[in-house]
Order: sequence, then structure tokens, then C-alpha cells
Amino acid sequence: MKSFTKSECLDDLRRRILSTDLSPGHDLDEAGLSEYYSMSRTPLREVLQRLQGEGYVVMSENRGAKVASMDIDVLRTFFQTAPMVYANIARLACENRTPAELDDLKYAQMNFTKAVKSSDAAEAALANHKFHAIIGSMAANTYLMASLARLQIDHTRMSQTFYRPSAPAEAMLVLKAIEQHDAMIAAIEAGEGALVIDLTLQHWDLSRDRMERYVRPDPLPVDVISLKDQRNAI
Amino acid sequence: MKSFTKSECLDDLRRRILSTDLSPGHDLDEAGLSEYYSMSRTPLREVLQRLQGEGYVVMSENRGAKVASMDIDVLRTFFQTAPMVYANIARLACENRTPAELDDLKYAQMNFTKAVKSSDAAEAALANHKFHAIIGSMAANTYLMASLARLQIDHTRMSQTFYRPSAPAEAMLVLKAIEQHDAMIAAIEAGEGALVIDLTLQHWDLSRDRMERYVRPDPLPVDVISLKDQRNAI
DNA sequence: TGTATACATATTGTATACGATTGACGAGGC
DNA sequence: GCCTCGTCAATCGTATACAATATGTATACA
Repeated sequence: MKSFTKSECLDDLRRRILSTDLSPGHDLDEAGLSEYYSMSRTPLREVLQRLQGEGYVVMSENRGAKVASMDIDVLRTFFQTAPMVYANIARLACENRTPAELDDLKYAQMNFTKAVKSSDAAEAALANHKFHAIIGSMAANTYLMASLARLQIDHTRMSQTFYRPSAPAEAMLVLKAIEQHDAMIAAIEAGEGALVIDLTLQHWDLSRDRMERYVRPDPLPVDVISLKDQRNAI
Repeated sequence: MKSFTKSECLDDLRRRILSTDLSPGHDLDEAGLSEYYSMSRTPLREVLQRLQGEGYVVMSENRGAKVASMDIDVLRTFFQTAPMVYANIARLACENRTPAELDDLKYAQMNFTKAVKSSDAAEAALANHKFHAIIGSMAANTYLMASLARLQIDHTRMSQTFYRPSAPAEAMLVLKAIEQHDAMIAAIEAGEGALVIDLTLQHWDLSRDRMERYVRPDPLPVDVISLKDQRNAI
């Protein structure tokens, strides 16, 4: 049985939540997880606390931790807020990026491309997450970063289907996303703020259209009873 | 010796950090705090973890927790980001406020006014914090809320001087802030989005001008050595 | 048969003891 | 005299035991 360090445990839980291996709303049992990661409950609880701080999980007194749910309200505000934050982050990244960060970004893009070509859906989603997280850190803005990090959690979870294209036309869209990333890298490197905002919004539009697939095939509840269940499940 | 519950401890630490009773960069000793709040180190560590998640403190491996510092970069991004977030929050608050929240807001404004009139600077700053936090929760936007909460931490800490007016003309500015709050309440109640954005930005301008007092009398370091110290102190 | 209450069980919260890491101080070597 | 290395104290990190709380189930009573 592999033994995990605390930060490995943290990373692994993040991965599992982002890839919806641990689905939204899933109940996280301390004892079970502490055994799984072969560490005692004390450090594991601290990991969960931290994940709560990052918005991955929600904890309630005497009732343990759950994977942050994605209910109807959350989705609404997500689509409302994301473009603004993404655009502002991109602009700031243009102004503040360092050469080292640019290298990181190119490396992340390489990994992303590789994952897409090898049809590894979960890996592609995570690589995409990493790519945009780097743009976030380029922006060097603690405050917006807090929003971005939370947006990305839900974005990555929703985009799982994006990288499992079912039709050739849809596979093309993923390739287009790769191209857009390349264009964004170039614009950031050149420091062209207006351009990168434009590219970011285009990238967002592509992603948003595709994310409807996540929402549409599994329609949001409309009758009172299941709505109530959804709310209670938060 | 008063015994604290975990959430009381959390609140108290937040208060002490916001009022700069615990100054930025201050080192937080687990053993000392656990004795002060008469609880064991385990729950106290969880409190600190949580405060880290909220941006109040910064923790580093094997080196404990510190109150989040406010160095030169942070201030720069603060002034860069605050108006955008505040304005957007205000607009959303207009759209989504509930009657109960409106009552809360009016109550908070009452407390704020009271604190100002009684010249209780720390209390006024905290009441102002609460006032704007309520507007934040009215917006019902988890993502922006994450930014707002972090902005508010630094805003409140910087505004400590605001409520200690040294000249009559400056005392007037605080009274003006009260009036602006009233106008904002009215606009939010009426659902006038454009107006509340305008009022919010005016309110921000007032606050920003006054916050220069926080920065100016104690100039940011310009020589290399103290800049390095500042960075290491993060 | 439905509901309420009391008990059993599982899970979370807290305290304490012990082990690990860091940073400082001082002795020894260069 | 300065640098290096080793020891020591202080503080942080982890494990485990125990207490408190919530949930599920069975039973008694209406």
C-alpha cells in the first residue's frame, strides 16, 4: 500500500474531485480517507480544512466534509462571472508575466496537447486546468486569483465531457481549443492586452457552448420535490 | 479565564487581525494561542488552517502561521482590483437581495453609525466591514465573494486610520461615508443597478483618498535591503 | 398502523503524548 | 578572526485514545 505525504494527499484529492472521480456532493469519510492515504485522521482533517478553504469541499459541524456540489444556483453564477474574471486575469497576465512563467505555460500547453492527442479525457481536463492556472498566477493578483481558482474548479469538472468527443465535428472543437491556447501564449508573450482579452473571450465562448452538453443531457430539476432535494444536498 | 468555543476563537482572531491588534506579519504561536483561548492545539490548528483559507493568515511548512502581510505588491493589486469587484458586487446585490438581507444591511448601517458617533475607531472599521460583507452576500455569487472577502481584509486593516479623524474636515469625510451608505441602501432596495454602481465607485474614491494617509506617513521602502526584508516577511 | 422515544452504533471533535524539523548558539578547525 | 559543523532548545507535525454528537433502529404506546 502506497504511503502518501500530506501534500500528495492534497494533490490527489484535488485531482479526484476535479476529474469527478469524487462526484459533486460525495460524502467524504474521515476514517475511510485516512486509511486510504495511510495517515492518521489529524493531518487528514487538516487537508480537508484546506480543501474547504480552496472551495473543493464543504464542511459542516459534526457532519463531516462533502465534495462541493454544483447545483443550479452555482451554475448560474458561474456562467455569469467567468468571462469577466477570465478576461481581467488575461489582461493582467499580459502585463505581469515573467519569462519563467511563460516557459511554464508553454510546457503546460505541451502536456495539454499530448493528453488530447492520446484521448485521455481526464488528463486533458486537468492539463487544461493547469494551463489556465498558470495564466492566473501570471496575473499576480491575489484577489482575482481567489475567484479564478473557484471558477476553475467548477469549469474543470463541467468540461470533463468536452474531452470525450463523440463526433468528428466535436473533436475539431478540441483542436480549436489547442490553437486558441497557442494564440493566447503568443499574445501574452507579446504583451498585447486587447488581443489576449479577445482571444480569451473567444476561448470562453467555445468552452461555454460545449459545456451545455454537460447541462443539457441531464436537465436541471424543474419539479418542486427534486429541487428541494438538490438544495438539501448542498 | 473565559473559555472559547471554536467559532468564537475564529471570530476573535478575525477581529484582532482586522483591527490590526494582530499586525500584518505578526507571528502566531500555536501553543500560546491555544493557551489564550483555552483549547488544545488540535482545534486551534484547524482554526488557523481555516483562517489561511480565508486569507487572514499565511502558513508555511514547519514554520507556523503569520498574519497575512500587506507588502507593496499587495497594495498595488489592491487598488487595482477593488473598484471592479466592489462595483460588480453592488450591481449583483441590486438584482439578488432578499428582504431579510436588506434588514440586515440597515441594522449593520445602524451599528456603523453608532460606532462612528461614539468615536470607537476599531469598532467603526469592523462595522463598516460587516456592512460591505452583507452587500457581498446579497450578490449571491460564490466566486466574486472569494475576491471580495480578501479585498475586505486588507481594506479594513488599511482603513483603521480612517475612523480616527485628526481634523474637523476629516471627520466630515466619515460623515459623508455614512450618507453614502444610506444612499446605497436606498438604491439597492429600489433595485437601481446603475445608480448603486455609481454610488459604490464614489464611496470607493472617498475611501481610497483617505487610505493614502495609511500609506503616505509611513512610506513604502525604496532601498533594496528593506524591500528584501519585506519580501522575506511574507 | 403511525408516531414518539430511548437506546445502540457510527462518526466527528478534542486532548495529550510523542516524534520530526528548524534555527540558534557555541566549540572546534581552517 | 572567520567559517563550518554539531548539539540543543523550541516549535511544529502526527498518532492515538477518549469524549461528544448525530443517525438509525427497535420497541412501546396511542
